Amino acid sequence: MAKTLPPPYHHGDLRRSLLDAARVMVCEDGIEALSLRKLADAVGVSRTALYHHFQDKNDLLCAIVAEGFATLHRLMDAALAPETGASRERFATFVHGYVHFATQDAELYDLMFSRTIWKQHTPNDALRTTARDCFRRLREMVKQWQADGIMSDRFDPKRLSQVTWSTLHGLSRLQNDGVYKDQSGLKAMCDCAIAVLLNP
Amino acid sequence: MAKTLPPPYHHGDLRRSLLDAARVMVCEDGIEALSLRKLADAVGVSRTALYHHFQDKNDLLCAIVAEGFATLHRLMDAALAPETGASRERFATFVHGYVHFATQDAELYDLMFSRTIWKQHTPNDALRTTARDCFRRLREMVKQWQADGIMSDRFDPKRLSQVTWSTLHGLSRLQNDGVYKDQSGLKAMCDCAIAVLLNP
DNA sequence: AACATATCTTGACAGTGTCAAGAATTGACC
DNA sequence: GGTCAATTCTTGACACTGTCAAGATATGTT
Repeated sequence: MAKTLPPPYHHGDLRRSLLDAARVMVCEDGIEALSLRKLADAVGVSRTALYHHFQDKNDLLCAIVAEGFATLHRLMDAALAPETGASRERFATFVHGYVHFATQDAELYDLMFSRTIWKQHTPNDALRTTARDCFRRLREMVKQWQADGIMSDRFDPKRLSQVTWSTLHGLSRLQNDGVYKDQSGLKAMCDCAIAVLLNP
Repeated sequence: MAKTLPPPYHHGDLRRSLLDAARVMVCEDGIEALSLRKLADAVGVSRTALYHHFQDKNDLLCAIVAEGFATLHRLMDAALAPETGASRERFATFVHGYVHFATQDAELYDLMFSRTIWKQHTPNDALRTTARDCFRRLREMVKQWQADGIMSDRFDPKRLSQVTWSTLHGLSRLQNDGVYKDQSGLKAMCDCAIAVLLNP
């Protein structure tokens, strides 16, 4: 009969395991609940093993956030694929998709834009570019929507894309922070935002 | 010659002093830098003296935030006073004022809408009502602007005010979180937001 | 003067992130 | 295989955090 083997000294892919476990913990109980020691326990490793794969706690958070932005980028690509319908509807699905993403993984989205990441320490360069790609993608699309005539071309596309993003971001944040107490009005708010941002 | 008196056992108005010192510390270095022990040192009092005036750290933060919402409320009243000009311009000054307030005391604004306050623990009842009054004020004004004809009356005033708030909030947040790296484009973004939200 | 109450202090505890030093494992080169 | 260096992981320790319990000190009331 086989005894349960002691865990091998070298964890197979500790970096990956830490990242996954940390994301789960963040999504379940928020950033505040993520302690490096609990994380190490969950993965079955010593308190400081983490420091051979991440510079410090912030570095770990940056890695999680970078993956968040990567999925957001994929989501945008999917919602904005030109073969999925008329541009008005594509914008609508994009808005609903963005807010859905932001409010479903609320804790992750909060972390993605948390002050801890972007100001307290300097974020990873990898993270910076990933996030910037996301916004560039949106600006492209705004130009396209202006060309399609569904968005007003009175505005500088850069400014208009910033305002668009701000609206979605603010909507998601107010929801996630618990300022709006229920989730029922979210779709109606999105629809109103869409109507405001598009030409009548 | 008068010796420097030892500090009196009873601090005159410790609650007030703690509140002020804490706000200063938050505004200077952010929430993360606010430790109850440093705060106590700054005020010249023991570590735990605070607990006779606030239930815990969160309670202290709630009190700071409540005062923040109070000044925001006053700011709105001032910007929206009917005798200060035509409604279009009043809306513009309101927007610029809001974003100015949010980005000037960036750390305070962040705290006002931080997850720590609104979700992690239940916020003070006093805070809840103060914040709600702020939003109610905005909704009143949106109705007024719709009546004045500068905002579209196609939308439910409740939804439209939520979208308006979201836009300003998102704009301020993205700025404060350091996603927009410089402060120069802020006014242009505000102007664009104003144009988007108002009838042409 | 005596007592109750509000206020403040010291001591302690469990928890945190992180550094230093050492042990265990792996891989490369001879 | 044997030797050496590098990578990976562990234990011990440190300063720091928020908060509780118990005691000291001042104020207010009767």
